[in-house]
Amino acid sequence: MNNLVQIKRLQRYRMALLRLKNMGLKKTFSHSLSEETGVSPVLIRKDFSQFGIRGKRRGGYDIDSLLDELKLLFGREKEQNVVLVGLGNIGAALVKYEGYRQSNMNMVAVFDIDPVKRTRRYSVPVYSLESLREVVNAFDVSVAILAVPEFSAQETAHYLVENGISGILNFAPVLLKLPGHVLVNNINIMIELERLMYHIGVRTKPI
Amino acid sequence: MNNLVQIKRLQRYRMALLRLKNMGLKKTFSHSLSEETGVSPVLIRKDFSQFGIRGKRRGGYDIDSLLDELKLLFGREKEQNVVLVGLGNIGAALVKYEGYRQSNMNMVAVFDIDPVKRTRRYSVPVYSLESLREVVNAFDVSVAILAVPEFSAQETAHYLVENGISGILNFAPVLLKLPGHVLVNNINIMIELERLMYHIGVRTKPI
DNA sequence: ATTAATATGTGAAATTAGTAACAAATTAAT
DNA sequence: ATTAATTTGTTACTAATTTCACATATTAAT
Repeated sequence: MNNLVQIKRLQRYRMALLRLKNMGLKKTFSHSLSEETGVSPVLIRKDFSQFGIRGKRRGGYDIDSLLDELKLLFGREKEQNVVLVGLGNIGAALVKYEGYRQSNMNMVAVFDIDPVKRTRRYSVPVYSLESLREVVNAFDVSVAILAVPEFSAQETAHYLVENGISGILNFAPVLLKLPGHVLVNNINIMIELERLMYHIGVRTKPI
Repeated sequence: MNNLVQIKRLQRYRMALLRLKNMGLKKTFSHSLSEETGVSPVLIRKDFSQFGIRGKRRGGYDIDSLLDELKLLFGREKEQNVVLVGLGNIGAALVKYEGYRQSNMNMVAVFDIDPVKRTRRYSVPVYSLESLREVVNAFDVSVAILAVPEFSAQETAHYLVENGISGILNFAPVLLKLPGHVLVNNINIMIELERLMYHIGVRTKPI
């Protein structure tokens, strides 16, 4: 029952709860969470219920215990190391991003084939892809962010997997063909923008 | 029946078809498209069928005509102008991105409240948010990319809408509360990374 | 020409996801 | 203490999505 959509929602609850906690709140209700997440109150209760998370019949849910329960689901206790591959526009943005710690993650290295880009200095070292295996072994990395151009995405992904990566967050607009044990999560910014345009366009289409 | 998930799939078909066309292919089959997109062949045929796109009972689908049909669905003929708000890490990546044209879009301006950032020079001008309305009117902009920090996202989004924006591609990890006519599409990179971690973790969890 | 092979197209069945309705518990009010 | 109000938790129902099964068209082979 570890459903995909359900996991997505639980993530959203978790984010919303962190916000609410930040605002100083101690408890919340399915309908307040609904406001924060856009998910219907019943579905929220059902999700919680199915994951064994229980509230009080009139007191709602205690934010801290909710977050604890969700941490059990999502939080590996050990900090997880990730690597970034590709120092293009997106790659450069992601290496400068500072919020990994907040999600209990740590970016340990960046890789790029371009020697010029490797001279750049960030808070994490930049290597040639030849050093990948070494880094993967040294830091026990299993997840990589792939931010290389479309034309080299498949090949690079394959190389990552050969060197011990088993999860890829892929920014290239291609379906990566990889062994079945590898998990891929795709982010395609242009496609999201296009769809937004489409829906706007449809709505405002001349009669 | 202009369903959301269906539109998402049609977009994926379109991308795959563009790739196949680029590779010099003239026709394709539901099962080949399935390989490229990860969608089952039946579902592909059904999607096409429901949108009035028809193939030949043994000859498969003609890539060019398929793309034409999809263009009718997705392609506004007029190039669509977009603006970008926020010149942080992601914003800087998006302003440097060169592929908008390819999707028949055009980034006409960037906005940031930080005067220092406004001194940077890109291929598009950087303005203070005060100029937003002017730009929106001059370039007939209805869609904005919102790449500001979480704490100012809601407020900024509201301001965008007040000044004529009706579609937002939101990178901030909050559910924007906006009037019903406004369309929002969210991209949350950390949440995608976390989910990848979660699924990897679940799979490799000690027994 | 006939037969075999291959792909599409589609109604029915199965699966999955989400909503509605309401009982049970808890708190607040009188 | 009793009653009323509120909120969770769950079962039954409804809706949406996907797959299955197979008829139908088209091409290729003999």
